[in-house]
Amino acid sequence: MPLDHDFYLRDTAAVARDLLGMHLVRTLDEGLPLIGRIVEVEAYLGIEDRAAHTFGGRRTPRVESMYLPGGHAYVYTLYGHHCLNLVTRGRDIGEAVLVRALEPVVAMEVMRTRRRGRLTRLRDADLCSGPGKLCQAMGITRELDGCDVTRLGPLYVERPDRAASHDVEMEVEMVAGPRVGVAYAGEWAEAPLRFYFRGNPHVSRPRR
DNA sequence: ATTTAGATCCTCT
DNA sequence: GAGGATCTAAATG
Repeated sequence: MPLDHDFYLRDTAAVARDLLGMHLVRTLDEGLPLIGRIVEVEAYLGIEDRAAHTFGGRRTPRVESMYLPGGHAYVYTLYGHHCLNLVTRGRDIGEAVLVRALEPVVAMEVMRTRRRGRLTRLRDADLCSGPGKLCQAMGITRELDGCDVTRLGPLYVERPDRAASHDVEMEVEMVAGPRVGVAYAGEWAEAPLRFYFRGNPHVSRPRR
């Protein structure tokens, strides 16, 4: 069952942390659902956060879905790629969590064929190790912008069963650090709003 | 109508 | 680690 609205209607950094280890499920018209385990996220804190698209209360057509209530998707395009966010808190707040990396769990070979680039040399850990890459691999486009991820639809998030959640069970260390690619955001660039599993090879940057 | 900037990716040193 | 590819929304004239 998908995580319900209550999960998302909370402090954004807390939602971000709690998303680590959850399964992102993408159902397509054909074939099995694609499933990836969330291993890296970033929190974007709305109108006060210089790095957020909603900074200063900016309200353009592109960011409109970021003002939806928690539990909706905000998908935007950047440099010809797509990026997936999960909206948090209440309607008109404008906060969200960027999903930055997944560990493939189900239908990895389908993900591989969806990825462009040098496919023959693509390692498993390169399939979903970045916000644009995971959208390529999972077939996430602007068609999914604004979609309700708390329903059993084309895209949702669920808690894995006990057997699959061994990192959390085994207390793999969860790390917080500065967000990626937001150097323009002044003091906000350094805020520890990026969360990931230490040592996980599917995270988008070299671990340490 | 044109320019700019950006929550990126890939290939090559 | 650097540089180019690539695309669009938003800002600017």
